[in-house]
Amino acid sequence: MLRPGGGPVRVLVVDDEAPLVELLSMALRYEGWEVRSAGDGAGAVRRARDFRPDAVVLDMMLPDMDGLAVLGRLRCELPDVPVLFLTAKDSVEDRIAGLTAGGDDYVTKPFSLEEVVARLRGLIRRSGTAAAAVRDESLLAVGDLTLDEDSHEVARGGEGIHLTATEFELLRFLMRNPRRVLSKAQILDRVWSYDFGGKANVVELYISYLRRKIDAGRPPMIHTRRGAGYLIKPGG
Amino acid sequence: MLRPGGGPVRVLVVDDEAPLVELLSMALRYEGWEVRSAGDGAGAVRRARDFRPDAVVLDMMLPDMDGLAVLGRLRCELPDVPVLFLTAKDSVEDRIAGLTAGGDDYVTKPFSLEEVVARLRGLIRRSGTAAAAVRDESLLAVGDLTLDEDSHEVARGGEGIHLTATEFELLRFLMRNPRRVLSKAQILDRVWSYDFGGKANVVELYISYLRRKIDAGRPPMIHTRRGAGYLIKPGG
DNA sequence: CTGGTTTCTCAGGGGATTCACAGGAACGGG
DNA sequence: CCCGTTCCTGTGAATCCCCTGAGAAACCAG
Repeated sequence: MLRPGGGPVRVLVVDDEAPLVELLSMALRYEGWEVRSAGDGAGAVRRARDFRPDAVVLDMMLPDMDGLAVLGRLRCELPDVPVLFLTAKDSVEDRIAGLTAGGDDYVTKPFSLEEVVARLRGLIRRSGTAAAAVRDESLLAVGDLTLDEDSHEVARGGEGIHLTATEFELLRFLMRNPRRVLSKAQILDRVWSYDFGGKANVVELYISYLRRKIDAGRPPMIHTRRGAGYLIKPGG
Repeated sequence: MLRPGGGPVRVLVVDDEAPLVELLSMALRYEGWEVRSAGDGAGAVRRARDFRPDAVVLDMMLPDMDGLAVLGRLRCELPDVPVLFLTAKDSVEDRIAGLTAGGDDYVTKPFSLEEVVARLRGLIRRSGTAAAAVRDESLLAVGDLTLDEDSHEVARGGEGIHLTATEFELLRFLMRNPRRVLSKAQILDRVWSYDFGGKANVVELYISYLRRKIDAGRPPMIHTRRGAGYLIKPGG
């Protein structure tokens, strides 16, 4: 996960909602990346100049400038840096249209951290700038279980398995953290949107779904640590 | 995708509408090419002199000079460089028609990125200058499905299939990204014109059309990933 | 101008997905 | 061994997403 130069991947987060910046920063630092943030367009451009990030997370709704204007200024400083846009659900069609085509990407608010991290990882992998740093293939593997982040294909022992969108996200999170206990709260924070208002036992439910599809008959890979959470690990 | 000399293909984008330059630059960089831009004719000539592009994307409507004048000056600097003209729909197509005879090409605004990239690729391939750099055949193949980007011919299992323009562009985009889930937003951005204001369910509609023509009876190659997007892949 | 083709909107329907609820099973401490 | 807690999972309802037919509008060729 290191850049060619040697240091960690650098990400600049630009959003005016402080709690959101906080949330994102923590999640990205958890990935081992170096994070700086800015609360408005002017600050973003300033930060970009000296921080030289490998990727930018940019809210399209900033107090001082239009999102496109910020983007323009950023491109002056960093012509090739990939940008992940954050946007309200209903504004997608108008303003983002076209932008993602260049290789940039976007997620709509409210998003799940898992999704932001996954997209950012994809952007960086494809951008070439710090590509060598994230040259994990798009294929995750734990034991005989594999998950392809590009094709969204999952297989155990060569046999394909169909997962729904939520099941897929949950499994991806587990497989990104093999042999590590993840609490239900962590999972909820990470896989479900940050404004999810439902009951916490959806996690139990979806773990149950996953087991039925992934562990069916075979030696189980998804384990419960009572009172702590769940973890995935191969074999014994 | 590298030039004979060694570096990436170099493209100069000339247009006075900043957002459009932005859009194009991103899309072309995403192709792995090196991009410089200019906002008027004078700038274009200056840039061409020291950047020495392998191809030029030139808006015919510039503030300071007539498109033809710019073309003339460009030819002084770069006698053999191929040019892709951008022109308004209603503008005189006769004048352009003569120009394209020389090996150049044009697209009308509003265009789709998929089309611009494809034409540019064709121009460069045919120009010889950086031809070796783009020697991907013009023939795409996924399983027994083939698509020729030059002749626009599509066939499955040897049997020819007639597609409309939009269907063709959509299929080309899918086939350029085989085994990869493409979201409806990504598809819209890339295949439809940048100013398309319609609903995202045209994508569903055209996927439906494509399936009818391509998957009819045979084992399906176009797959839906509910909640994620579509992908094309051969066989199983 | 006319008829055919192509693009796109709209709306209905069907099936997949998500989630709450609740009863039962498993666990662990005393 | 008993009991409270935690976890598992069947059921069912609401919702969402996707597919497709029908037809209007735009476009094109003759």
